[in-house]
Amino acid sequence: MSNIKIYNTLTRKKEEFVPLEPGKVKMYVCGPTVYNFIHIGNARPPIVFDVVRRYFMYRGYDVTYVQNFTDVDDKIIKKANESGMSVEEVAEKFIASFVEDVRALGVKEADIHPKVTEHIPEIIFFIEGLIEKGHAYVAGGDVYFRTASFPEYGKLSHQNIEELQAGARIEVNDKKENPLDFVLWKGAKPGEIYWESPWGKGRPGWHIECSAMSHKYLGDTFDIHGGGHDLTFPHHENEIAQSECLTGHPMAKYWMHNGYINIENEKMSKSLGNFILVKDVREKYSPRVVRFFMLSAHYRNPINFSDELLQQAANSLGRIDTCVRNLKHHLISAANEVTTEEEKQRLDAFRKRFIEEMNNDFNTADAITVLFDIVREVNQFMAGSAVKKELAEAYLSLFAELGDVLGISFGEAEASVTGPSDEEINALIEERTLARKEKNFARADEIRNQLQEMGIVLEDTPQGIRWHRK
RNA sequence: GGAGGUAUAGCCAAGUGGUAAGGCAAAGGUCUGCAAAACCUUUAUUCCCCGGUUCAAAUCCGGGUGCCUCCUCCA
Repeated sequence: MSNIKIYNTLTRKKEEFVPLEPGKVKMYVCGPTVYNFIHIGNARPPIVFDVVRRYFMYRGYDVTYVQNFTDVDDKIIKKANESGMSVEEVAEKFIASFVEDVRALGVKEADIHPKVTEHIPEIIFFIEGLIEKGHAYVAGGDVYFRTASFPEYGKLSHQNIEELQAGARIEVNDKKENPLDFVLWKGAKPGEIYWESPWGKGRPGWHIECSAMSHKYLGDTFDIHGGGHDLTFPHHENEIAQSECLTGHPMAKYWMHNGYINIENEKMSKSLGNFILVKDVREKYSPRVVRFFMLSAHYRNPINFSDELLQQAANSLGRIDTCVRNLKHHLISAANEVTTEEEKQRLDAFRKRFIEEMNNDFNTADAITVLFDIVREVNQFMAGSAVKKELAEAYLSLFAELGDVLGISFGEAEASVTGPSDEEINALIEERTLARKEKNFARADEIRNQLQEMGIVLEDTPQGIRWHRK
């Protein structure tokens, strides 16, 4: 069997994953700046890297997963001023909504969720170190990183300093030695939230937090650093500059970046205003569908977001759910026959294929294809003679096993918020069964239609009547 | 201007040198009291265009074209 391969932005190549420490994976994924509800595009990294994490765990790795919360920054301050809330209140509110949205989408909580405001001493210490080494300078009440002091600047985004300088926007900020320099510590304006520092009252710049916090929890070098594609430059580039200048070691071994979610082929973004909030999508579609939709394309490719595509995803997922439900239903009348060696091998081959696909840079699209192949296999033997209990159970647990890697539980009935109770349904089904016995098909169909209108789908099968909520 | 990505059936989407996966949608058939679900069959002689390399290319190379992203806060 092959090993896990990861596309590394740093080398622009797919590389075999070799952990820094055998059996362990340390990963850091940039989390949200909490000043608003998250949109569906913001939900992609949490889901993508959740699957990465789950897959490593599935393959027996001990994973440490860190995702930060940026809980102080210009946009949060702006939001606070607009809304009359304090910075803390804004942050608290949107951390809570982020956690709620992302949890609904099946994302496991990170092992550590560091917040900027709880790591000010570490950040100050980090900046002091950079100043001492000549990589940063104080200007006014601010501290800036001296990009010219890091010859490798640009290695992640594969641009050299001259090119970047040529493209850099002309800034009004004359405190900087160089337009590419970026702020590490921002002096506070009157009335703004601040912390005391050797350079006066102020707050951390955006990039420094990830360097300081990842260093605290994961060390000089860790295995994987992930985030959205747009963070490659300048955010991750700057993190590399800060961290590597201070420690003298590579910050992370593998840099992973997910593609965007687009609307009409254009990046969904807060600034463009073409975004759809996760909390709104959740009212319309099951979070399972949203997650399945995201995983049906490779994580590095952009995906368009539309009702039509989500509906397609819902239908696709429905095929797997139906299969699993039907399999459970068949268990009732399953035969107690022993599974043959060949049957065991066929089942095991599916698992191996799934692993192979996931090994290939977490190709969830191909992994899902394997699930559909399992569905066909299972449907075929369900259509044939009596289902073997042991084999059916083995496939059910395979669905659960692979579903757990993707973070989707298959065969689940969608939660019924409204609709009739089980008792009501069963009473109607009983009445219909009687009608059918008396060949009163008109009445039988009437009841079936009635149930249909209540969102209940009836199916007559050789194993008896089964029903599910639509 | 610089750096990348992408272009595969009605729609979505894998495939990165060996002769086009899978899903959705559609059509026909089987099963069924009728349905549902399922199964079987059909749906790209061809992978944006033009050249080249090769016994062999959707896959490699060169040149175009379209769309997207980054170079500025953005997942």
